[in-house]
Amino acid sequence: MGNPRVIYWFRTDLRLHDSPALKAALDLNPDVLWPIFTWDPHYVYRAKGGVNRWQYLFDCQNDLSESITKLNPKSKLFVVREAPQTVMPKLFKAWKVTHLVFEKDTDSYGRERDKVVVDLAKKAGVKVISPYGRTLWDSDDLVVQNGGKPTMSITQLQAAGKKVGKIPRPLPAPKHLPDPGDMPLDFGLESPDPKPDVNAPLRDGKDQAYTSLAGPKGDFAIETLEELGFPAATTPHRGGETRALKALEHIIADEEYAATFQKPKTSPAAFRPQSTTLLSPHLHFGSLSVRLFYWRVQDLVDKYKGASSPPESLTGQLLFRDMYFAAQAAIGSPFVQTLNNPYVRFVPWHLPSKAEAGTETGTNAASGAYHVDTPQADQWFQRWKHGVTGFPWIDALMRQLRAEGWIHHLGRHAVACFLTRGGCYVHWERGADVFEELLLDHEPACNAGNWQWLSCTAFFAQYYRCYSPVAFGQKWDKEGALIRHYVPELKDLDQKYIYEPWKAPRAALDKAGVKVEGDGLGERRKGTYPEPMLDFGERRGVCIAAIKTAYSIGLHGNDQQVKDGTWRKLFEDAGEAEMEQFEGSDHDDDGEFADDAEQEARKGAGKRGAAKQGPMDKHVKRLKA
DNA sequence: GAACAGGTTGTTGTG
DNA sequence: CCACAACAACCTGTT
Repeated sequence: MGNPRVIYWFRTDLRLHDSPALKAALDLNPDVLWPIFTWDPHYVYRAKGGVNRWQYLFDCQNDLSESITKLNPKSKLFVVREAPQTVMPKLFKAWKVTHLVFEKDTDSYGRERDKVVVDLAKKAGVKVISPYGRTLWDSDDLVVQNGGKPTMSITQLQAAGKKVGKIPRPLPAPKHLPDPGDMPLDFGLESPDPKPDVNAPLRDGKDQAYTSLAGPKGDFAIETLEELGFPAATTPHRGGETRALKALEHIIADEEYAATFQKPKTSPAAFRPQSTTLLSPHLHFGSLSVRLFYWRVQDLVDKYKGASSPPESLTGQLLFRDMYFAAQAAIGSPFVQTLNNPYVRFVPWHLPSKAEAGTETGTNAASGAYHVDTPQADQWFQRWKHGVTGFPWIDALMRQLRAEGWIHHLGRHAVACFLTRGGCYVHWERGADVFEELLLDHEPACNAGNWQWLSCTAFFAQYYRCYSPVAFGQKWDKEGALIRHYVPELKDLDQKYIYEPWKAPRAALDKAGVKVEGDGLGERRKGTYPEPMLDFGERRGVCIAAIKTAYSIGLHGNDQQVKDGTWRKLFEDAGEAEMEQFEGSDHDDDGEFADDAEQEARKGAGKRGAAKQGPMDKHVKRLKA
């Protein structure tokens, strides 16, 4: 019956350049090829995604669609508004499809979804082709070459990569595309259940994502923020392959920058322009191929005298990305959480995920639901999340993240360390939840892996190396330009106090027109900036001691004690005072949450007793009951 | 098995 | 300006 009739299913490979999957589709020499995108309720309702990232997705889709139309005026990106798991079999039949081609996915939801679709295709007699294209090497191949184990260090990744083989050279974009075939939709729309909708709080209008299969005009149009009920985006960063390629060429054109790049020497305080490439969102949406990026840099490095090398170099950054992908490929869905993850250390952080709060039921932390073990920790978390911690460096970064969807990698280090092991002792999964919502470049594997790294629960263990919310920023930005821009209430404060406004004398504050008062939550008075929410020096000591205890106990996410809650006894016996408190638990017998001073007294002369004697209660105030 | 080196990206103080 | 040690000390991999 003639030549192949191919659906090319675009997902997170929104590009025409260097797409092995698209090449595979065209190599079939198809009669017809439908470039489609399916609207997935998982991302609309179940996964957190901020407005900025949705805008970026639509940028990518619109740019891709225009590029397709340039190759073939009859074609474009056709958006089908139904879940792939239900709509694909209907399309196979109605469009008489012979082949389905897509780029192999990397995250665990995507892989599970694809397994379902592949099975449906098999049943319908549709051949599936899905080469990898999102990473330097196929993550599954890396795992095999790493002995079936997750790549937990850059040396392991490099060794495994060497065994897998040379990173493929980028492929050119196609010069022409076949016509799309007819697209009859002689079947009903299966609307998803919009509840639970984790993005509901972000919507200020009516959600109309799934009103009809081919969109409101029946033309398979790309969606808009309005149709999702979202307000306007706030980020200046915009997506699309055209922009991505231009940005890459701009970076390569500065040969010294690209060839001698050393990540630890780039400033987290730089903005407009930032000190790193800002290409990560393009990698996330696939509007830039990672191998195209790699080889453009590597070819330059090969001819450049005095180039930097991995892991600090530009290509080294891409190796870390592959390391996280391959770790996730080996561990599977528990990779993004503590529970059931054999490679993540168990630490009894505050605000644990609901699934982790002492039962063995529940397998993932993706819902974002968490147990408020102490109101104090939740207040710290809320203040961190909204950029009102009272530490200007932290607040500037968190506000930049919220408004723009991107902050420098070392800025992410600073805020992540502060939330977890370097201040608040709040669970890294809470921080990962916030990054998941706000980052344009959010990648489940990289996000989880980096949070594990920074919280010293996997990949990295030197927990005594702690970022100061004051000194680290000062090292890069003495004048506090980043703070002045993102925390405008402090913009006129003397450089001497810009990182520590609580130390400023009244005259300096008056001169700058700012008062240091309040906790920053709720309605904030104009011309005020909040008081610091904790004493960093004290908290640093408390956290290091608590993590030392957790290390010595040595539990991991898959240990029985972690699943059944008996870990608690081990930590009590070790005299751990910072651990989670639960209503009705032994540590909470009066029905109220114990404050730290009380816990300290209870703990008695534990092995860390002497070091922690002193003014904890002065710094960590009890909230009103 | 002990010793040691290395780990992209800490801070503070000294010389 | 830099280098280096102390801080209190983790892990993994190699010899």
